[in-house]
Amino acid sequence: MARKPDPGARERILAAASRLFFAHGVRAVGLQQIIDACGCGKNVLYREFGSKDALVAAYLERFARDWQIVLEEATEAAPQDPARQLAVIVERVAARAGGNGFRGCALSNVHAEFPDLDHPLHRYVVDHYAARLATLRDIARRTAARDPDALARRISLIIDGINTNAGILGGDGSLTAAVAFAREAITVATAPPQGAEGSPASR
Amino acid sequence: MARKPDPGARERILAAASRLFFAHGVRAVGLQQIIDACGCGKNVLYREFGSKDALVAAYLERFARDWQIVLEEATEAAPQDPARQLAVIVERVAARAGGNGFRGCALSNVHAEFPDLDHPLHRYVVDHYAARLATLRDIARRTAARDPDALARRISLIIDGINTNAGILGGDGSLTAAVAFAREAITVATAPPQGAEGSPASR
DNA sequence: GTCTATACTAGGATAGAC
DNA sequence: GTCTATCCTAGTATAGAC
Repeated sequence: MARKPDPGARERILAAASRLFFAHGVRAVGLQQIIDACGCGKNVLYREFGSKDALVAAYLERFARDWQIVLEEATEAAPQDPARQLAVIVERVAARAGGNGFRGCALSNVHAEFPDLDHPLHRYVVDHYAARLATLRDIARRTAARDPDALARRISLIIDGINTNAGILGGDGSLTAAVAFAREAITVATAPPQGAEGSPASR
Repeated sequence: MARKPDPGARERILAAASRLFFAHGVRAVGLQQIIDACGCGKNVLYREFGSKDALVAAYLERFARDWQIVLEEATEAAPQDPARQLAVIVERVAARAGGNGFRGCALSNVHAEFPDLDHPLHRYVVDHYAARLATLRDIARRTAARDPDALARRISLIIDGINTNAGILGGDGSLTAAVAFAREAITVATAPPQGAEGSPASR
């Protein structure tokens, strides 16, 4: 009469925890709430995840994978056109920020909740953002941009601006503005230097 | 031998609380820590601020006033040039984000720590951001921009991008990139429509 | 043997009384 | 300024159902 080992327990716990963490914040959600929400025993939670921090880390990894999906979508959308890939990345980020219950980037939210520099969750977020910038720089280098680093940083700024701004004010008008902004920035950065035309560097 | 009522108590408490809140997050800091840091009694704290939420609200107001100072600095720097005012605003925001212990915008950090929509602190942050956008729109309307709303949203995106990005990765390269980005965006948005030139709306 | 559910510890939180 | 009340937290251990 041994009960089934329930291989889906980990996923159920993580799903319930992710929903609660994102909606109410990590610190505001207790383990008891998660247990009540997913109907499992505390025993199983501590077997699957050794601690609350480990559970939060798994929650963050889930969102980090979402970023990987955005990158893959962009690569598929324009395999030979890195400039277009950058635009698609911003479009996808904006689309994700347009949902009704959107509350900003889960990674940066956790960063705000754990400001201590040596906290593992804090470091995880910093590493993710550093890797994100590096990836954008790699893509920007394959474009015709004269200054790929500056272009990558501009795309980063727009992405973070989308997540923060739409997370607070909602994504009514800022999302379309952000996408158009990114497209123009990419166009300007990768435009061939046409002599006497009003170039951005003329300031 | 009655001890003096110490009229500076409120300011001392708020200063100590602000430092701790910004460094470690609002939820992570207990009232006992604040009391220990400022050396006052708990009764004084509860006389000056009725609750922790009220203390946090005062902390947020302090940062909201900092935004007002940025606006005043911009107005003084170029009273007759709203386009330049927008650039100065971004410069000032970037300068504030360049400090060594910078941890992002205190307002949006609190927003991340209190995601519940009906929480007073959450609402305070939303209202502040809405007012900020409205102010930027007012300034943008006084420029020659064809689409002042879009320009205001772009400046908003850059400001939020600065705060989030520099708060996580530090302000090494993204700050100069952000300032240049804003200057170009303002220049492009307020440039007279010169017929056949590559205008941003040509996409 | 594995599950859910509960009891328990030790600590820290806000808040208020004195 | 100290001391107390009440509550909630993470984490562990135990009890009982299947």
